[in-house]
Amino acid sequence: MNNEPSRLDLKREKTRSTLVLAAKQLVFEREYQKISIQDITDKAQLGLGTFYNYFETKNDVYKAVLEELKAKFNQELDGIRAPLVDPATIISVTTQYCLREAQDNREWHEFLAFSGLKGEYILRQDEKQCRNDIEKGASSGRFKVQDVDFTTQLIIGMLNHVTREIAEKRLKRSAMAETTRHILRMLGIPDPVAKALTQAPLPPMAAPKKSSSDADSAFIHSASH
Amino acid sequence: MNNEPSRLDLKREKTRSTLVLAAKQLVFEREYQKISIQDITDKAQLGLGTFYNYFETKNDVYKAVLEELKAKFNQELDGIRAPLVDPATIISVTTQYCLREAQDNREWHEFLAFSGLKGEYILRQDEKQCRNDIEKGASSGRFKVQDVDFTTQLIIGMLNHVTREIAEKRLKRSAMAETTRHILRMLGIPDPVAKALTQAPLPPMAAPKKSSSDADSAFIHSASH
Amino acid sequence: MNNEPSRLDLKREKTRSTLVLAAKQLVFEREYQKISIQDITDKAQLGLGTFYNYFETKNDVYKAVLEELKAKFNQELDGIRAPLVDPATIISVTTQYCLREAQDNREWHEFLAFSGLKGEYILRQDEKQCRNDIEKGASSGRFKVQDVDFTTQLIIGMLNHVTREIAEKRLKRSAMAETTRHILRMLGIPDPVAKALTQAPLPPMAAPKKSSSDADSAFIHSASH
Amino acid sequence: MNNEPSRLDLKREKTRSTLVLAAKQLVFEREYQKISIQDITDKAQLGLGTFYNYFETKNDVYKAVLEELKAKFNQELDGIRAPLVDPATIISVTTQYCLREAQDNREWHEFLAFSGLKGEYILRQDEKQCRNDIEKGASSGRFKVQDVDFTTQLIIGMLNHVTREIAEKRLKRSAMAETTRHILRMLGIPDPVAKALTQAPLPPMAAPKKSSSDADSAFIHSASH
DNA sequence: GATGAATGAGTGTTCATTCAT
DNA sequence: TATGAATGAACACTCATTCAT
Repeated sequence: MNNEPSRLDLKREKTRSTLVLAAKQLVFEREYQKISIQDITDKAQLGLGTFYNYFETKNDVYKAVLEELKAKFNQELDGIRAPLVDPATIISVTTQYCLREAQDNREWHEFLAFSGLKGEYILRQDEKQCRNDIEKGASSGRFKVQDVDFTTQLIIGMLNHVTREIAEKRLKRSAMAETTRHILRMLGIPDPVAKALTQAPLPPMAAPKKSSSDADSAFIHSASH
Repeated sequence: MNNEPSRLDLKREKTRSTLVLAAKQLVFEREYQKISIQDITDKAQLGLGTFYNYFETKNDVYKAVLEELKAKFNQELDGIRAPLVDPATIISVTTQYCLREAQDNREWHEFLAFSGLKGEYILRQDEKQCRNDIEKGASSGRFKVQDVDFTTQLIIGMLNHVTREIAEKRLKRSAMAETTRHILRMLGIPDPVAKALTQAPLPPMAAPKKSSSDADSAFIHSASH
Repeated sequence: MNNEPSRLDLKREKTRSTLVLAAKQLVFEREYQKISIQDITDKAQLGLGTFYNYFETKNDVYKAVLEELKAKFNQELDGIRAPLVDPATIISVTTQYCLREAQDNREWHEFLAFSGLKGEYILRQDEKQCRNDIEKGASSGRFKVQDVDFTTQLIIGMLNHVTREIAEKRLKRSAMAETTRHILRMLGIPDPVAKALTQAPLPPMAAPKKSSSDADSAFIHSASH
Repeated sequence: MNNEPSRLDLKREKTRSTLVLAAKQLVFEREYQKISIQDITDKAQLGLGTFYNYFETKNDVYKAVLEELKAKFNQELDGIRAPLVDPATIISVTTQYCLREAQDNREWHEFLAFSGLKGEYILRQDEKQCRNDIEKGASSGRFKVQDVDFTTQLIIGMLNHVTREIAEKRLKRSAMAETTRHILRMLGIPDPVAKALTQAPLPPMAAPKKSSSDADSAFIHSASH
């Protein structure tokens, strides 16, 4: 069995992403104006029929765009996590960042509303990454965890639920910090530490691509497209 | 000359708002799933044709819903402004609140994306209210303004522009505070005071209707619909 | 029994003709663009509902317009017949004029096509007038006719049929003269006379309102709107 | 570079003309009764949607029908011109024929009224043919023309205008002959000749397809479809 | 695999007609 | 009688999806 992608697979993948890209661009260029599959294939310079060699239905391409937005979100998250070392800090920052973005990421929510897929998707941390974070803390002794997998499941369920509840305004936004604090305690972090970690400032939302100087006085994005 | 609304006018107004309400409810209930005019008139218990006695096109009813969301926003703004007395504080709080909501109000942005009207609407303070705010500060001597109308126009233009630029990520979010500070200085407030006012904490976003106790520990909305 | 039209009847008649006039004007002004009943009542400065106090259906107003066109045609016919004295000439001129107009009157045919009433209406001489023409010729001894009514029926049937056949191009246009010649013979006119009468030149088609001088050199309508 | 129509092009063309034919037949069969696109595709034995692969709007198919009527008219014109040799006669006959048909062609005018396209279309000679006619007369020395193209433009403009003015009854029908006479003089034909040519009898209107014997006595179309 | 012609369910919109006031 | 709000059948048009080439 050969798992390397063949030349053909590569071509397939390229055509597919051409279509996804075209779809994404159209949606944002046209500011959420109605978009037809013809529009997408035109933009991708492909025949109309080709679309259906790659997607079963129109929604599928939107789902793929959502995957891209999720990937972008994960990249940003990685950027934020990169300098962090302490497992508890990692958990705290990640959790709060995810909870906040799940509520506030405009691109994500607008795209969901536009595509009509609202309700089926939540912006969340990659499950494996979450497990790894806990694992690391556990093995380094920082966390007191018996069954990493089980704890991971508990946390993930909790996060999903809280995310939804806040979105529905059945929980206040302050629940984001509180949830983080509870998770840290669940992992065996003493409450005072948990509270302190939770209150530390978060990195800015929807981080710009590469703003080297985000100093107080400089409120113009250095970006120059 | 009789300006009282006749019985017929009243009936018309009632039918119209029935339709707007039906539209709004459907959009939010169905979480942005596609909605037909038939859906709306069914929900409103009216004949399909009736819709077109009140709206020229489907988008028009969405525009009406946007007006309602704007009204709701203005009510919340009024609630925030109610306790304030100092004209400079009023300007500062109002400006920052509007700028922030224009970026972050999820209901608004999602609805815009869903309706395909994105780009045509900005969430902003009522123009007359803005003028009054400046007037009051001017007559009380707190502001140094020569021509109230002209100053109002300058500020409004500035706010519209900044709102758009932040949305397009050509300005950072910190521009919101900076803009406020500049406005205050424009109105003759000394910079140190302007800076201080600008940095005062803002009331929470998308304030819940009537949560009597928003204390730190209570992160569950008391609301129970 | 009082047959005078009451004031009310007069009013009714006036409103009705306002509607017919509005309809006719709209059709010709807008060059056969689609016209709604609302358009008509707007033009007539009446409420929409009022229309249905005077006409059962939309087609009815078009039928009324056709009646007006027919009336106009009859006026023109009368103008042509006025100077004629000889019963045979009257029959000849009238028949040929009617046959020709029935084929060529553009306003009539275009309106029919527009209204969708084509096929139900033929532009023809008033039946009573036709009978009178024959009567007169008969009593003056110019015609040899036994039963005026019966002869009238025969002729009318013939004319209707010929009109339709020419329209369908199953008969040539020359059938118009031939038909006239046959009718004259039927009325007892000797063929040479019939032929001569038939060949006399006809007055111009769709006579302009008031062209005093239709001389050869003057091909511009004196009308100056 | 392959300019041959591909098999697909051929198929497209066939489907398209099926639709045009269906539309034309329906209009004339039903005597200008309202016709829906569904009616057309049903008659063409095609799916409703197919219509819109060939026409952007319903009016477009009517425009195509008008093109067919125009083609038919041009064929008839060619039939009339075929036996003619003298350039001046050709111009005279063509001009008068076109002017007359533009006023009197019932099929054309009724179809225009029905389709609501009235005012946008005039029945006229092909521009290139007109230019050729002038060219031929010029090179044979019969016409005195300096710049063929320019003269062509002048004449075409004149004809368009006169056509419209006669239709609006601002010019009398006699203007048709007069216009022809002026055109001939413009081309350098001496007036007496021009006048004579202009007065020569015209071939019959809306010529039947192939009536070999159009003799006086035969007023029944030999045609038997 | 790539293509685009064919398709018809779905939807926005029009408008003749009804009817309560 | 005059009115115009209410209505739904009808229709133009869109577009996701299928399928033969």
